[in-house]
Amino acid sequence: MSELCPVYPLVDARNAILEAGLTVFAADGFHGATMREIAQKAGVSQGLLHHHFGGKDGLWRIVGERITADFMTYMADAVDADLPADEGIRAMLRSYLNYWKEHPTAFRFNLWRLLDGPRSERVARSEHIARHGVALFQKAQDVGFIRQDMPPGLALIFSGSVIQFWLHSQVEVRDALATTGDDGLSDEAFLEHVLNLVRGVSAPAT
Amino acid sequence: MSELCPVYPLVDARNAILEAGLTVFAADGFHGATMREIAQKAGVSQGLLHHHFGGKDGLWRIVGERITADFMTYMADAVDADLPADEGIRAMLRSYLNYWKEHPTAFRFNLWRLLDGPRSERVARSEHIARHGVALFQKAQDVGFIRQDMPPGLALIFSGSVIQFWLHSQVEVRDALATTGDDGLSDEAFLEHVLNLVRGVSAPAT
DNA sequence: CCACTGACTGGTCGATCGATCAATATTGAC
DNA sequence: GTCAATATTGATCGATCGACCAGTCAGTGG
Repeated sequence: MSELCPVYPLVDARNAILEAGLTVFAADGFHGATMREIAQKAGVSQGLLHHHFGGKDGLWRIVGERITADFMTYMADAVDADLPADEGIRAMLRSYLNYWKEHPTAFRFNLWRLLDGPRSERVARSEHIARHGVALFQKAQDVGFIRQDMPPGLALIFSGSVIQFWLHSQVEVRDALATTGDDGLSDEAFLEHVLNLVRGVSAPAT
Repeated sequence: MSELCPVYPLVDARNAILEAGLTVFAADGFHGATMREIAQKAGVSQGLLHHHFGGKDGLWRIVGERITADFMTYMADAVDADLPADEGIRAMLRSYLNYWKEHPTAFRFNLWRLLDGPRSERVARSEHIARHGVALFQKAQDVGFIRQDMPPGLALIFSGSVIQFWLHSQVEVRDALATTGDDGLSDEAFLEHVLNLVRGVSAPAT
């Protein structure tokens, strides 16, 4: 039997299904994906998907909950609350960028979740992230690290949105930069620009 | 016959199909939409869709080209090239925000286009917009209206991405703002924040 | 008047979808 | 070792999808 069931010792078929589900869902979206392809990629029969997850909707939901939880854990571990505010913000934005950079499938799945999905489930990532993130920006504002002329929540949103755009539209970014002869930007250089943006330094020239 | 064909004098069935296609595609995406629903919403038979557009792929493509062209025309008309750089940028960002605000269906279709679609067609909106937009930001930078510490193309991308996020995630924005007691933001107030962002004023407090 | 073209309809085809279920294999408790 | 519970399969169901096509009708030029 060793060559028939070598990789997944029995109950790990569940994990194989979840991973295959993430892959296929991320590639084709909810309506574009098929249970047959997921089953084939996971190396199991199609019926097993229904046995474990109840159906396509359930599988989609569990896959989503899984990547959200993983992201939460990663961010909680990555950001040290005892850091000074400026270093804290830098660490948070860098972790945010790095995580999605290292998990492009999960990133794409989340893009799908914005539009597709069985019943547009309100993704609850706002709660945790918003609370801690805004608090961090608030502290940084208090100590004068970021600009004073906007609510800290707005500064957080601004940072997150440009990083998200950076992740899914590097082509357009490169196009826009190329028209003035500027070449590509490293992730680190980009992050510095984002930080400068919310810090508000660099007064206009004379 | 007047009550059988009152609205669309013959060839205008084509327009009815395109409008219904935009509506259904925007709501359900390419794979989620069905030719039957589009045909029903347009008030024509399903066969006519194939007759005019060759198939689902063709209809999706034409719908996309249509809204892109409309957006291009709108932006070209809205931005006066003779305006001083600061007013020009303000007018461009305001037009950008207003257009998508007034065309939520087209906006959602474009979100779908990021992910879905028959074969991920490279959307060519970069070309025109990037060229004129970057030039405008370059000019504004030369006269000292926007910050000097980043390429003008990057400033343009930053502005566009936060406006896009503002358009499709007002819920998350409100959540982030609410955690510090800040209430809702008007579009105008939001635009001012974006302008301040790329202007780089408001040095940190002591 | 006829011939021709294009718009348009209704019905239908094969393919494929998600779901289901009886049958079988495997596990774990005793 | 026994046996109930669970994991898994393979086959199949009805529904629905996009595509297709024969046929009708209106308009048009000769």
